[in-house]
Amino acid sequence: MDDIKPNQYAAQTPMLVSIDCIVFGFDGENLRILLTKRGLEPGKGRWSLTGGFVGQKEDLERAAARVLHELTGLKNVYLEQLKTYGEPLRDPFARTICVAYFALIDIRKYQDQPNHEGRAKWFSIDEAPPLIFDQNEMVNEACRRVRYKAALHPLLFELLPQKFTIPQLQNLYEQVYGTPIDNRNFIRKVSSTGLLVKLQEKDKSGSRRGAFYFRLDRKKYRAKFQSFLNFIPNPDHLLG
Amino acid sequence: MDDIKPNQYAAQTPMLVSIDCIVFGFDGENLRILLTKRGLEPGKGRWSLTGGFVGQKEDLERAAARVLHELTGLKNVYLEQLKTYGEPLRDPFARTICVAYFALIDIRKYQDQPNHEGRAKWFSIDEAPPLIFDQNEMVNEACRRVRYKAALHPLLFELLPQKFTIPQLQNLYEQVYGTPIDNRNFIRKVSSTGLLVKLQEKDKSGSRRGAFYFRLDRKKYRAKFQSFLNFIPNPDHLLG
DNA sequence: ACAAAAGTGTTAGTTCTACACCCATGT
DNA sequence: ACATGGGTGTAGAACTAACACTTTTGT
Repeated sequence: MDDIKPNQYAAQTPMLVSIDCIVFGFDGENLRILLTKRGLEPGKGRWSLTGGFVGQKEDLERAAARVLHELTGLKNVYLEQLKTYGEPLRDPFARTICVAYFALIDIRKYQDQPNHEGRAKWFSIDEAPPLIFDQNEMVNEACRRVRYKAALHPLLFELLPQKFTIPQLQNLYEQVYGTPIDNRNFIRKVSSTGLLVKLQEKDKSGSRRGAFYFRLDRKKYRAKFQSFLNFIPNPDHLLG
Repeated sequence: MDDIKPNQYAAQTPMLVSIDCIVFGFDGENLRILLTKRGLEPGKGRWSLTGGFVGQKEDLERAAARVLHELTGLKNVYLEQLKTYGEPLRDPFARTICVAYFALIDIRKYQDQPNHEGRAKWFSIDEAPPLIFDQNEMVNEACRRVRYKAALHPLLFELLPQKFTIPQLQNLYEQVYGTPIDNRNFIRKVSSTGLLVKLQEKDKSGSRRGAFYFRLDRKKYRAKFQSFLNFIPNPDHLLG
């Protein structure tokens, strides 16, 4: 096949292409990211995002899903391409182009996987350790993207279990934006979207009265995901 | 250096990494993109985006700026990373990962460049020809991104000359969103942003009365770029 | 009965939107 | 004087934000 390649192709230096995945979870208290202690050089023993190389016949999206699955055991989770990083010296060992993805998962579905046995750990965003290469930049960018997108679209539901209460949802928003939200206005806004279906059951763990569980109306969720819903008042100043 | 590379690195197949650039311009009538007739195989003679390979010691952003400069002769223009495409068979000649960028330029500053002599042409978005590989998908994605972003942020000013009138600006928005806009409400909205500085001079080409020229207040523009300005009423249904 | 969280109601202020109307000027 | 696009004004509707109050229930 080489002989029919045009000159411009043959003259290029190929590069390695990798995937890094920023995995977000919410434990009810804090927004967290999943990091792993790196098992290989360079940076062995330091904390890092989970990544991997793109296979020879593998699509980028599929590679990201594979990496995520190997780490968490999960499939069919929210996964979005964030940005591609290509500083010539970002990886000191070889010229590597890195396509960063971020994922939002229900933290309760996560299970430590055999191949990462105990090397993976959830960190609160604020307390995340320094990461290798340019990964801190990736995490910052991912946080900004999540904040931006979630201010307009019902993104954060991806972090909650199937059943959740409105106070839980509100707490999630408050954590993500680091700001208190008026519960009365929040309830009204959320209800007015029509995305939620009220269940009979109550969660009594948070109060004596208990809070009703809701679930997402998946159909309306898909239909309205692109709409501008404005969950957050005055988001301008909160997006950093 | 090879001998100190960890095994996982050595085992990977490197790939080619290219840049494609979707260049937008506005001629006062239509939103247009700049395409070139391809000079090399594969796809020689067909229309395509302008692209190039990423140099061995070249940053992605810099590579995009270089490609754009070689095509248009312009520097310091609005350039944003769009998305990275990596379908294994997207380029039939070699496994090539493509990082797509889009650019917004003042079409009047564009000059046909010697190295593209006559091979470049502006196409109205609707009348763009089929492109090679997955480039039509890239163009669609770029259009969606521009529409999305411009609905919230003062992005489209990048397409206008330094001096412009409000009717010109309104026409640009109408073209981009394919919908008529009430001129009275539009003027109020634009004025209320405080981004514009009114000049003494008038443009008499469009009417007897003439329309005042404005220029951007660059400082406020930078400061407010991230704010949600909502130039477009009910953008939800217009974003496709 | 009381504490503490869940949830409903109210109201003033702002922003939107759909209009009608006046302005400036070359012919 | 008049046609044509440029620009200002206005009023009702819709939305927002700030706040007071009622409900539920385990102790």
